[in-house]
Amino acid sequence: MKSTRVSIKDIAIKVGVSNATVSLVLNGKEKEGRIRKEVAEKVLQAAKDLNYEPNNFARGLRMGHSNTIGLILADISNSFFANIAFYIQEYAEEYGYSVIITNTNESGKKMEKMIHILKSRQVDGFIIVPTEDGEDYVNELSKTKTPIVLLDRYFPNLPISHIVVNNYHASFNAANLLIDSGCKNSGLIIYNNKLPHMQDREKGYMEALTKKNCYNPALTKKITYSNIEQDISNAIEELLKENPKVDGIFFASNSISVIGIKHLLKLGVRIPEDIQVVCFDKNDAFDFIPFRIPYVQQPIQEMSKKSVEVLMEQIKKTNTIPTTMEMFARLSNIP
Amino acid sequence: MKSTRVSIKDIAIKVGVSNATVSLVLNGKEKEGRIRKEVAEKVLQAAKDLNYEPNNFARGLRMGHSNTIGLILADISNSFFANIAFYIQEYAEEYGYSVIITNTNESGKKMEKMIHILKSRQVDGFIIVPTEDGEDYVNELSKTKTPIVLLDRYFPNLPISHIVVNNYHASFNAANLLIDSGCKNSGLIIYNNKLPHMQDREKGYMEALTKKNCYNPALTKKITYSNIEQDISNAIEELLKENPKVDGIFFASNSISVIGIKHLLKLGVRIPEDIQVVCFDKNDAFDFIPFRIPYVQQPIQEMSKKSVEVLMEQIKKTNTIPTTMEMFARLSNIP
DNA sequence: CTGAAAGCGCTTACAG
DNA sequence: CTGAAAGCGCTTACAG
Repeated sequence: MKSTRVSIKDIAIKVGVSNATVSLVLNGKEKEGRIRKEVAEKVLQAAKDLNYEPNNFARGLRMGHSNTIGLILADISNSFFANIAFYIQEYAEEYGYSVIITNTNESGKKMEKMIHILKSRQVDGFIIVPTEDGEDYVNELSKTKTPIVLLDRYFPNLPISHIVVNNYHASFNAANLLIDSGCKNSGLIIYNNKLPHMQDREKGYMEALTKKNCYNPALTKKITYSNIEQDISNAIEELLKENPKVDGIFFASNSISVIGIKHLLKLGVRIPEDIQVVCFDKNDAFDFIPFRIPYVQQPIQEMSKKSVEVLMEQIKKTNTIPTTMEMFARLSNIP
Repeated sequence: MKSTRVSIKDIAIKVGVSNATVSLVLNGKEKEGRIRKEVAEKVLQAAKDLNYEPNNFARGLRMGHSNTIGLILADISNSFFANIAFYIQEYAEEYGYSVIITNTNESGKKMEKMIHILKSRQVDGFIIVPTEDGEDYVNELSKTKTPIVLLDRYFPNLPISHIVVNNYHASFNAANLLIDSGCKNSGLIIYNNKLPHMQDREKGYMEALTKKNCYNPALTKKITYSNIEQDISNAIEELLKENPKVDGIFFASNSISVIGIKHLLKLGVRIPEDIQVVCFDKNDAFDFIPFRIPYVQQPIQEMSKKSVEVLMEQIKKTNTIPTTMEMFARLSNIP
C-alpha cells in the first residue's frame, strides 16, 4: 500500500511559485531568500492543506547527513542499558536528532552487522557500548572518520572518544564498604572479560582487600555472559561450599546482581545476616527485598547526556581530538 | 567530520563498466541483466576493495520505501514493552527490515510528534502501542493509507489491524484464581483508562466476582499513569483501612504490580498469608520474593511475531483488509 | 550481455 | 525578491 506523497513541487504548483521558494520557506530561510511575507504565508498554508511531509531521503541524499545517530547496545534487556537508551534518545532529540537503537547481545559478529546496517542508513555518528570481541570492528569503523563515542566500555589502544565511569574507584569503595561492615571473607563474582572496565572493577576490589590483608583469590569467581544463570549458580555454590566462612559478596554488574541475589535467596541465605552484599548498578527488584542492598550508582543520565554532547561536537566540527571522560560513581542505598 | 563516501560510480570506473552493471551485480540480479560471471566477480571484488557501503538515501528515494518500520511504544521502561521491542526487532530483521524505536510515555502529544518524525523518515509501516488520547492521531495516520498495526491496545471505532490479548478472559481467570484460593474480599487496582484493553480487564474481574457473589465495587481502585506511585500507595492504604477484611488483590498491569507489591511489603503485609496477589504480566523482581506470585502471562513473543507478520502483509500487498487477532493469555506461576 | 539516460524529492549557488 | 538548473546516489525500463 503506497501512500500518495505530497512533494514540494505540489505546493509550488498550487501556490504558483518555484520549488526553490517553497523549500526556502519550509526551512525557515525566508530572510536568506528574502521571500515576501504573503508568499511565505501562502506556502505554509498550502503545505498544511496538502498535508505535506518532507521526504527525508531526498533531503539526506542532498545534504549528505541524516540527523540520525546509531546506538549500539550490548544488552537491551539490561535495565542499565535500557535507561541509557531512554536518555540518549531524549538528549538527541534536543539536537534534532533521532536515534536508531540496535542490540548485539554481547556478540561481536552481531555488532559488525549492526555497524553495517547503521552505516547504510547513513547515520551521522555512533554511540557504542562495544562487545569484548568487537575491537577490530570499531577500529575499522573509526578509520572511515565516522564520529564515534564509546560508552560504558572502551578499548585502551583505540584513540576514540569514550565516556566511562571510574570503575576502579567504584569497586574500591564497594569493597571497602564490605570490609567496614565487618566482612573478613569477601567474595567477588565478575565477568570473565578482558576489557578494562571489567578489569578495573576486579582491580579496585582486589586492592581494597589487599590493603586490609583480607584478599583471598580463591573467592573471586569469573563467569561468562553466555551462560550467566548456570555460571552464577555454580559460583555461589562453590563459594559457599569451599569457603563456609564467606560473609560478603560483591556482584560486579547489574545482571550478575539480580541473578546472584535470586540464587542466594533460593538457597536460604539471609542477607545481610549470613552474607552481606554489594552490587554494581541499581535494580528495581531491590525494592522487593525487606532489607537495603547497597549498590554502585552510576550517573546514567549524565553519562548519556555527555555521550550525546561529545558526539554532536564531533559531528559538527571537522577536526576533533578524541574526548575521554571519566565520571565518578557513588555508593547508594547504604543501610 | 564527513567521511569520504564510495559510490557505485567509483566501482564502475574502477572495473570499467557502467553504473547499471554495478547496481545489478550488487543487488544479485546478474541473471536478469545476464551479466558475465567474470564481470560480476570483478565488481564484487572492487566493492570489497573500496569498502563500498550502499547509500540508503539514494536507494530509498528511488525505490520509494525504506525497509524500516517505526515502532511507537507507550512506555519503554516497562519490561513488557522492552521485550516487545526486542522481539519485534528480531522478527523484522528476518524480513530485512530495521526498526526505529520511539517512546511516548503515554502522552498523545508525544505520539503525534513521533508519528511525524517517523513519517518524515519514510518508514514503510508502523507498529503502535497507542496512548489513550491518541485515537485522532492514529486515525489521521491511517487515512494516508500507511500500513499500521496496533499492538496490545486498540480503538474499537477504527478499522485498523490489531494484535491483542483477550483481556476479559485473562482477568476473568485471574479473578477466579483468587476466589478459588479462598479470597472473599478481593480488590482490584487498575488504570483509569477508557481503552477497551483496560475496560476488559476490569469487566473480566468484575464478572468473575459477581458470578460468585463476592463483587464489591468499593474494592476497585482506579489510578493514573502520570501519578502512579502516589496513587497506588493511596489505593492500597484505602483498601487496607476501609476494608480490613481485604484478602486478595489483582494488580491489572505490569507496572502496577511492581509498585503495588513493593508497597504491600513496605507495610508489612504478608503475601499470601494476609493478602493473596495476582498480577498482570511477569516481572523479574518476582524472583526476589520467597513465595510464588501468580501472573497472567501474555504471549509476548507470539504477539510481536504476529504484529510483524501482519504489518509485512500490509506493506507487500496493495489492498488488505484489517486483520484483528486476539490471543489467549494463561495464568502462570501458580503456587 | 551491457550502456546511456531518466527520475526519485530535495537544496543551493547562480542568474536575473 | 524569485526562478531555472544542477546534482546528491541509486534503480530500471529501454535501446542496442
